[in-house]
Amino acid sequence: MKIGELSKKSGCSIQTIRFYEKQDLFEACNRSEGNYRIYDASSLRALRFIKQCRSLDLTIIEIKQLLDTKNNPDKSCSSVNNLIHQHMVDVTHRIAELEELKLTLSDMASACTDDRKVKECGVLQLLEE
Amino acid sequence: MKIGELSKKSGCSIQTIRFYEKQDLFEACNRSEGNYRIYDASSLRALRFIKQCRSLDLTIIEIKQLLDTKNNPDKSCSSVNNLIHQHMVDVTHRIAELEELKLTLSDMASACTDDRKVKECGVLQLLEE
DNA sequence: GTAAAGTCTATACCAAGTATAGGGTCAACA
DNA sequence: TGTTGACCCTATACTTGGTATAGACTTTAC
Repeated sequence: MKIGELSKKSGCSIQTIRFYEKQDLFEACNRSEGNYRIYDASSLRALRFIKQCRSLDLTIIEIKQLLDTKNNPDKSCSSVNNLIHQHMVDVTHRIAELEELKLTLSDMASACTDDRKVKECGVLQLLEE
Repeated sequence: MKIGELSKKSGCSIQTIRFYEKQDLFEACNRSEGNYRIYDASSLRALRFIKQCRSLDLTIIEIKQLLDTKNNPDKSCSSVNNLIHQHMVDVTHRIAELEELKLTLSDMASACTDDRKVKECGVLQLLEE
């Protein structure tokens, strides 16, 4: 199949697929006579794996490490488990930060609920502090 | 004061101050004979305002809009209130996304708690799906 | 006088794509 | 046969909010 079909089947845009290839995340495939990229079912599987990882917010570098690990089936998988664990810690931390931000924004919002003039705006006054 | 002192007092790096100036977020200031930037107390206030806004994750464009609004003290402040409100909605939404991601990561982590071989790794198996 | 610290501009880099320009390929249709 | 339209190609620039560097100039301290 050509890149347009792979794009539709995978849900990745055409540019993204080419981008992954350039980043050495996605193996360069065969080309047709007219220099079109030609993919098969294994390309689709590989791309779905990448997409799954990206949906977990793994970086491209981390995905490369995962792919590298996958190529050593007899090694220990602890690096994989550590990666996921560390991501959970990071996400938890980020959620806490955002919860705090939400509180601040909420306080801010309640400083000026009605429609005033700019010079009397409670929000702007808080921002000046 | 020169940029180094402003940097220390504001907590913004020297590069960041120059970056804000280039983005027209922070007014270009007077220069000394040797072409050094010379700031005063009002520069510090302005910079702190920007920093406060950035700590709320407002974008540079949004901060520009706020600054523009501040220059019209007799206009309505509703755009300010809307901005803060919309940010709260966005942050709430982002938190929900991250909570879901955390759940997924948690499920994933529990698929392989012990130290196995790569080919038996529960995490990698889940990622293949 | 000189060395160190501070400042200047311009430029490149980061992540993970997205968008565009300018061109080539391929199939169908008149 | 010519041409239209859909699809594909590469290369490059752009996004965000800074950070980092090179190479040069200014100021300060001794």
